Amino acid sequence: PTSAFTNAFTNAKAGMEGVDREMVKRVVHDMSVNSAHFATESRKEAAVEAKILAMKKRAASIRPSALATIKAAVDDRVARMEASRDLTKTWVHVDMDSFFASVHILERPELRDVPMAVGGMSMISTANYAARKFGVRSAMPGFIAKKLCPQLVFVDSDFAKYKHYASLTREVFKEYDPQFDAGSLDEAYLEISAYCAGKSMTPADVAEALRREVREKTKLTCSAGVAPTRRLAKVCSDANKPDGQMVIEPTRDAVAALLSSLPVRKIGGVGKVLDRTLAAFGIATCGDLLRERALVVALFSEVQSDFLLGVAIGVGGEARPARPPGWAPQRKSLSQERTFAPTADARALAAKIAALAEEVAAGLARENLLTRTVTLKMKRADFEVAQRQTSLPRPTNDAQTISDAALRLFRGEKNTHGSLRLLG
DNA sequence: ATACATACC
DNA sequence: CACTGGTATGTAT
Repeated sequence: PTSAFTNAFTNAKAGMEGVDREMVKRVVHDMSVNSAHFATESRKEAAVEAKILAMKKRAASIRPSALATIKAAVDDRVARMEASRDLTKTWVHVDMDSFFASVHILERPELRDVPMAVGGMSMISTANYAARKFGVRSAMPGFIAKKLCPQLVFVDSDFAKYKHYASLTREVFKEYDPQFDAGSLDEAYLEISAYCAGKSMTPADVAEALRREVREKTKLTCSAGVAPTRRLAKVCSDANKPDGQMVIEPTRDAVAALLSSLPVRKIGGVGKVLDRTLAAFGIATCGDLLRERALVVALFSEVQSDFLLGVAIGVGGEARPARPPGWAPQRKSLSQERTFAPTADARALAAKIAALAEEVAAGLARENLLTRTVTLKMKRADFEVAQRQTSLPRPTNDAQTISDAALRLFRGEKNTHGSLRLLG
């Protein structure tokens, strides 16, 4: 049978309406099926299936009486969450439309109407809408994209450019919410209730104005979602892409109406694995999640069931993260990794490790940081990943110290690593 | 503290 | 021919 991961590139995505999903699925499968990558993905897939099977056994062993007890407790939890529901905040999630691709089009307008992707034969990061019509999309290997669309043009990424345009968008965001939260180069969360009140504008009008201003300042389009929580705002920004917006009215009923049929996979934080796990229990939508809340609590950890119950009723992510004055984002890790033609040459691999250590050390120095832990990441030629970590006696940003630590980890693996395709 | 998996863009 | 790179976080041990 076709492994489910080969469906990864056929999910509905903005600009992919009308794509022959079966054809795309077949091409992706045919291009991959004999690869080492496919074999490893299939093995991981099997591990997920095994985990799901174990969960199903556990679910089957739950006595109806136990489930009834859980149900009462869950309803109590849901009631408490419900009591904490806050509909007074107005969150906007702004998401630039195919950002990287659009930036290149800005400087080379002729690329607008030819299928184009940022990246290369190995991997593409974004595709323009002309390419999406062929089923080409983010995170698809370029050689598969090229099979789907032989006339596809590749453009090299240019992060300096993206950062420039991102800073222009942020100038705009700042006007609407000085404390806006930039998730990445191409998106941000803004809380605009104060702005709306101050200007006597509706959230929908503010979102329109913001998008117009972004377009004027950058010549790029974006989409926006407006909702009482960040989580829901993000769902909405995706709903009318490109160059569109969607508003959820800040009422319990409006939220419930949207959630009742919303696929759980649309929620940020629900990825492929959680989606499939839930699907195994007949849970496809947030409505299903609410209906099966007792089962969810019985099967998932406290952290996950808290998250999932919040998802089910649309509560969570309404408060601005508490940040003391002068707060600046603190990175928790800094890394460099590189893929290369697979090799088992220990000297060549050691040289790569030393070079990566140099880069990491330079990064630490640039940001005035020290590290106490060093992690070596190895991906074998067959795509199996292994990580080895060590703690240093004291914090450092010295390239030699980091390199030595990584090389010790590497030598400790000597008998097992064989041929590698990536080091980090 | 360590290893690995998952998720996001 | 060819399946990324960077960061955060959850889970298990």
